[in-house]
Amino acid sequence: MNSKTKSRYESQAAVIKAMAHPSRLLMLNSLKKRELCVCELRALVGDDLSTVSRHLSVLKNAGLVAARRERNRLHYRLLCPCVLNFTACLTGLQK
Amino acid sequence: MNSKTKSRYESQAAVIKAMAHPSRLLMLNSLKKRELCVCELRALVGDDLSTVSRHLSVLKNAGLVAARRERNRLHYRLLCPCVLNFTACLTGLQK
DNA sequence: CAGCTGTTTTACTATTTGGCAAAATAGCAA
DNA sequence: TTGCTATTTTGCCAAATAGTAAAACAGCTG
Repeated sequence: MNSKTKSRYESQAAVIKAMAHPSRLLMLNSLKKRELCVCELRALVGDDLSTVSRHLSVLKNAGLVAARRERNRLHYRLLCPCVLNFTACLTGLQK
Repeated sequence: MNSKTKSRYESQAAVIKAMAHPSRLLMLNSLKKRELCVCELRALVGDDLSTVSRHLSVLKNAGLVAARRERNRLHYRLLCPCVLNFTACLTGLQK
């Protein structure tokens, strides 16, 4: 395998890894309809605010979401809604 | 959020997590065409055999692959080819 | 400016993961 | 049975991840 192919798998894996957490999946799915501010996302997942913020930075780093400031609130939005298309497929293979 | 929804995200995240490694992604993609034995997969990823075996057990545990014995070789096959459908979408958002 | 709200960063601990090497196991063949 | 090939499991270590609390930071508003 050449190094180009290898690095393609590495970047794909990095994005998938960012999705591989229940809270982050929930956040991505919630952002499917409309953008949400951090405090709304926090209410949804029910974790500590710092934890939610860290999860969001993981998603942002992976290029999955982006933030927009409005007054003193940050609104996150989903950049690549297609990433959620395959979750329907996953439902079938759960143990 | 109810606990049923929560546990659905947990099992989805578990499968995604199993996919979230370059070597495992490579193996899944290689298994798209046809089943492969462990030694072939080892040659593809180039890691220690024990490491490859561990990766395969992660995939098996997630329900993504299954093994079939032929003589003294184990042939792995992809159970849910659809999980690879979305990787095309990922290619677009790499940094 | 000072104080308030909203969010991120830092510091720390506990847990999980990934890798290799060595030992164990499974099936086949002599 | 012994030996051989193929694969998995175990033990160990280093690195990455997830969580919380406390501190820091950013942008309003009075």
